[in-house]
Amino acid sequence: MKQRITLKQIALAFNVSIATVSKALKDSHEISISTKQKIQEYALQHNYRPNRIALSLLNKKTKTIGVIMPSILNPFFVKTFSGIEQIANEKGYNVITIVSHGKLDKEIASVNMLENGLIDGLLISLSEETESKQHFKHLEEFIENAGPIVMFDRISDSVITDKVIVDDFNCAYKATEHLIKTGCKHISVVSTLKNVGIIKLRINGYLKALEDYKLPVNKKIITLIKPEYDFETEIKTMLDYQNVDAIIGLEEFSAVEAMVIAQDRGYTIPDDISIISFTSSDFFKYTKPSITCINQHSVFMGKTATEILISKIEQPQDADPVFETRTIKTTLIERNSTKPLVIK
Amino acid sequence: MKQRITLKQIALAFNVSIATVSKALKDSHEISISTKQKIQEYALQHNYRPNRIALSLLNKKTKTIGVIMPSILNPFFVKTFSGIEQIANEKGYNVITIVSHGKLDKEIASVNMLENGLIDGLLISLSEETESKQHFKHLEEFIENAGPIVMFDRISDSVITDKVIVDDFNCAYKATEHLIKTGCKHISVVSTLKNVGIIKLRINGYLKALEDYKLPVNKKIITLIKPEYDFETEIKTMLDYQNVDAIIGLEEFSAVEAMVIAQDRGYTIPDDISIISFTSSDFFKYTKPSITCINQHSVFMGKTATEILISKIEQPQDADPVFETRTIKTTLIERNSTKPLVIK
DNA sequence: CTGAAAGCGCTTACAG
DNA sequence: CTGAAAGCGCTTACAG
Repeated sequence: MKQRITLKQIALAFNVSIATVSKALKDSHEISISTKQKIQEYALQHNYRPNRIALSLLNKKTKTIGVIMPSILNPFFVKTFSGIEQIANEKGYNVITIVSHGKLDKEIASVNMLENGLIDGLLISLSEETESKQHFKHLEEFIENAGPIVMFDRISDSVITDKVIVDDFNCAYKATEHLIKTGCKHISVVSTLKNVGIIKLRINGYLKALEDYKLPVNKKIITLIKPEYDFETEIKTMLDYQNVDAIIGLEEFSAVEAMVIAQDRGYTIPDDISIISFTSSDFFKYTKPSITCINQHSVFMGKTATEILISKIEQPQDADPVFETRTIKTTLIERNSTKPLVIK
Repeated sequence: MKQRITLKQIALAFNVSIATVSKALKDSHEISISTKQKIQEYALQHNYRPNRIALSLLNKKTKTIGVIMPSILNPFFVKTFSGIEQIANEKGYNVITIVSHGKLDKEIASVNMLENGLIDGLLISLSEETESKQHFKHLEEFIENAGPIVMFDRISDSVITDKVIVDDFNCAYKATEHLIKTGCKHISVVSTLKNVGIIKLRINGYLKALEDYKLPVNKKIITLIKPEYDFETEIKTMLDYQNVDAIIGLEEFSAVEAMVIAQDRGYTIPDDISIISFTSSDFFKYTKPSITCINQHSVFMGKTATEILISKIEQPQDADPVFETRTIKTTLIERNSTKPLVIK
């Protein structure tokens, strides 16, 4: 690999100053047409490209945003990322992605590492540990020193910034209500996440629906399974010892695994047990039966978060900081893992 | 947001030179302990972080790599990306990701855009259009001007650089052989991709297996469906007018869609029709029946490609360029969409 | 032990 | 019409 050509080299080639070359390549009216012509031609021939790093240093803008997510092997984050990438690209921004793997220290290290002029702003969805330990200093420092942050999905109310969320309370409510209206009375909630705000909201929505429809709460079928426990054992135990006629899976994995376990134990879906899943993937139309789900429109969430971030980056420095929290609507997609509506 | 603190400001605060501050923060033995102490403390308090852009300009290394892929909404690329991110992070590199959406012009624009000092090297999986039009000038230019490239999965033999691939010929051969040994004779191949090297290799592997086992080739059941055609119609037509007792899906979507369509038409899987899919996702264990597949170990592919790229980036400039092509082994995972082995 | 200088690649206000 | 100078934030070889 030979070195990239620079203004200096072009200047040398024509025995003019670097400033002249710079202006010529910008087609400045200050420079004579003949000079511009020969310089431009030479630059083209030699594949000149302005060094972006030098420009970043000059402008104090890198036209790059950062994205920190707990995982990338999860359809929700993949789709959100896809939305982020689309908008960033449209607006001429590059995207640097870091996965926190649910770990606070990884998240802190990543945020700190990006706090050095590399990016103009940050999109972040908090790691589980960050939420459970309620540690946000790294984020506040970033906002203080480096640039705007937009939080998406896994957010914290303690951090004052822009946020994009799903209406978790309401969509859990709707899912529960749907099951109730199809005749279910013993509705279980299953998740592999626990100390995460969105999970709490979903459970609250579920509880509210039970309350509104005057159904009793059975805490033993609210099954939040810690990573160190065996998912299959927990679900089997619940199915064997509790009365369950519906399961709401709070993420893809929980729903489909629970369904398979129930089927293995001889339950018919949806007649014996109905299933609803939160999801961002289209895959659930291919299971047998296909699974009814709450679609979170995660591509749109990614797009929205990125639009907000870039508008914050590009707004004048002295603008009043006004923060907003945008809520993305969800859709219930009825498929074959739930029974037809009976009430109303 | 207040401005990040710089060496200049620290220097000002203590009335010393910028050079002194720089050395003090590096704990240089040239600087007196007392000076170092006060400067280090001040820097810590004020959250000083060396500006990475300035360092990049100085060192001509950005510690950032680029990744260009045709898609991110595809389990294969998601998993590969996950492997890339892991290794890059371990080695202290950032990752900038761009999706080409299968378009040559998007790919060219992306490569050009990254050819300006922003990244130290590039990982790329070619877009469909790049392969079909056999246009590689942008890649050669990048290598010439900007840094090393490692191609993965969708590669081209015309570009002289490092490559990481799946043994597509052999694994298609193995899949076909497996079907033959379970008693299938009319084996169809279905794909939504066409002018892509890996697809051609897979088809060649398939044809070789038919030849070796002395089975006739029926070109009408090699179904490569262009995006402008309707997948469902094409599959239905094939099932209705051709004799088919097995389907090899060359990507996730093709396999699962074909299976669902066959089931809807009353075929039993695997008794009437067996299914094997190429895949990178675990999802196929949840379909009914679960789908036998060729696992491409894509996380490993991503890791391998990144290791090669970083070693190329970090090797001395004057090292002899030796290029390698690494082949990732695949595994056949038997599930319930294929019959038990009958021969041998 | 400390600092001035040159330089990474660029831009722009200013002088000539 | 062209160029010298200053500067973005940093490092390092060299001088004092």
